[in-house]
Amino acid sequence: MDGDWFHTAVYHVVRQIPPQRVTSYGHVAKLIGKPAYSRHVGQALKFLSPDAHPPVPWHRVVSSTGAISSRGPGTDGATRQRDALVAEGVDVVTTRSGELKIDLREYGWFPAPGTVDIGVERDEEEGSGGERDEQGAD
DNA sequence: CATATGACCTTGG
DNA sequence: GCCAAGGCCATAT
Repeated sequence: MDGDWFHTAVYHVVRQIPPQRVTSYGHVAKLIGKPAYSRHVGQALKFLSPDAHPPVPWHRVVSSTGAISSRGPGTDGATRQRDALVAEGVDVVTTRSGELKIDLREYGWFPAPGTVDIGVERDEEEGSGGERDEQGAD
């Protein structure tokens, strides 16, 4: 099943997200070579449990705008994510719309595809190596 | 088989 | 900055 490696790739990438940094579903999808699978990245994260070993910092994944999806009122998912991010030292702000948002300008982690290990064999193998930090975009 | 939905993204007004 | 529309792929009904 291809879906299997998809989950593996998502977990592997999410685990590589450094502390005090956040990325977006779409970027994770891009990193694994499936830019159109942004929605499925969320599905994969929903699939795993808080007791997963090794643990996956799913809370470091937000939407491209840096906002945390509501996932419906009354759900503690968003609140839990905010709490986890704040515990990491990330500054989460609340917009007038009542949405939790993060300053991607500071905490955004968006490395170029191919510069991170997705933990699976891709059709095209890169020369491996070539790690460079992303742009500061200051 | 057709429709609706989802931890979404991008573009345009 | 926010709201609306179109696109994307898989799963559920």
